[in-house]
Amino acid sequence: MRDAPTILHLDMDAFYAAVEQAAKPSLRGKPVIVGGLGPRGVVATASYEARVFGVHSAMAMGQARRLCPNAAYLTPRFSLYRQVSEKVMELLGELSPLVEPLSLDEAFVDLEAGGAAADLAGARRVGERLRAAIREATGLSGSVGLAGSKMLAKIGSEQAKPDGLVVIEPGTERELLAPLTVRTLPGVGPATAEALRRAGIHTVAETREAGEAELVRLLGKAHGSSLYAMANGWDDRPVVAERESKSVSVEDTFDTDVTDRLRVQLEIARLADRCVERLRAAGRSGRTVVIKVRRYDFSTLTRSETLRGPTDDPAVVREAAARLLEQVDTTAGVRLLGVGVTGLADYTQEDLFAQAAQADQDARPAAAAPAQPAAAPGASGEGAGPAPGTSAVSTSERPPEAPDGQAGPPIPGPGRQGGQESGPGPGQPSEPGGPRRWLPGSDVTHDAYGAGWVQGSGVGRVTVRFEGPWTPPGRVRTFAVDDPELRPAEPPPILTSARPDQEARTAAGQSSPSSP
DNA sequence: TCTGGGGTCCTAGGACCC
DNA sequence: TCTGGGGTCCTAGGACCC
Repeated sequence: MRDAPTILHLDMDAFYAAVEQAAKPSLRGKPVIVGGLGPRGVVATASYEARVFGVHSAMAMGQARRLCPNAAYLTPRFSLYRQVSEKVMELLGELSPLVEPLSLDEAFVDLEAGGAAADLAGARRVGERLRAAIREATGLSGSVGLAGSKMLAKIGSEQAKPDGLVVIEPGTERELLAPLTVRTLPGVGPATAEALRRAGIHTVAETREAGEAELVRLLGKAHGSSLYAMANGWDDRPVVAERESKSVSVEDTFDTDVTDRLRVQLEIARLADRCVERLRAAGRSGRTVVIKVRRYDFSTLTRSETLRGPTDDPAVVREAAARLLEQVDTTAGVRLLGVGVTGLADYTQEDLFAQAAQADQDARPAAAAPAQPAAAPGASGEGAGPAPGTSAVSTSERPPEAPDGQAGPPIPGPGRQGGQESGPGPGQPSEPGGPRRWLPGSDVTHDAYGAGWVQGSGVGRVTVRFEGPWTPPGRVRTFAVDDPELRPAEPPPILTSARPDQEARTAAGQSSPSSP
């Protein structure tokens, strides 16, 4: 807990929806809902205009449609959000070398490490200048909290929303926290709040009065004592830049439950491949393979297997995942499958030997039955090295078509880079050469009409609105879905640095695309 | 039209080692 | 022979966050 408000928390307002509004002039000032558009989709972000109708993040899309039938429903385009996010993070980097991103739209900044002014007025100036710079560069608004700790800075930005700034003066934390609901405190979700409610604890003040011993009794050691500290405003967590990720995973929810065992096996193999692509793209390898199965009734289970050494071999991960799947009954139907890898290591050539040793070990008849390999020789220490005296030549575990899984370069993601990012859901495999799918929100270009975006499609037709970030709201036209003049396109850049007519913007006194 | 996808951290029991 | 405690690894599940 610092005695000056030198921790800054930035939270971009309704980020995905705001980016879409910046890119699509006709949507500015209107309800916009970004999320999964399939039968089991949920809301990722709702614009403030949509929140008026009661729509919020994590809500089932079907419910959102009932509440707000006239909103624009768009599929997320993460590559675009990432571009904008990188620009915002760059601006944060100008304040301090110590920036901790929490997601694409949120970050902590340690202003002390940046040597910035340490008094209230100085902090406020820094925050307001940042907000102006973000608006100038991206056209978007962000809310800022400034305080002497991460927790209070974050509470500050929440109170500042939308498009505001709150400085919490050190020394005022306890009185500020006292009347707030326990749900305000980090780490208190629905389950914890319910446990506390049953004990008659609703506010932060009541949490504090309950005492540490009682909270530990209710919630366990780590959770109880950290909650007690937070309720008192004690929070010394440092701002940490560059945290290495500890796991990589991919999962898919199917449009309808999958019961066919062969299909389940196929999907697990595809997920394993996708997981390894991501692992390799990150230059990592991993030692524990995890599968996740969510059944028809939403019950969820995981099975995991730890290899003798880290791998980034798709065949090894695929086979481990297939073995794990054998332990799971899926006959009643599966709504979600996932594959992940944990125990990450930075990939090195040496890992080749560990993998070969693993394959060698697994191929032995004696080791064939138990899925559980014996502890590695170095288990108490480094763990990942090759087994002493073990030959590093066998590749017998791998299928013949993949005699050396290391040989290939990382496999590029299939069609997930461009405008059609969400791709067809797993429930509807895209048939190559089949009818093109036009996802609402995705960018297109037409030979005659130029750049636009898909407003909707169905019954053999697709409706496109022709406009871009710097045009006035555009007109709508409808085409046949197989119109040869219509093609998918990259998202147009929305950053002002990429704007073609910078002078025109200044002359017209426009400060941003969202306030033309 | 009930409930996404990508993560982190914690707990608890059993195995195994010293 | 009986009884032991600590530490680490592995597995499974659950809460939470954005």
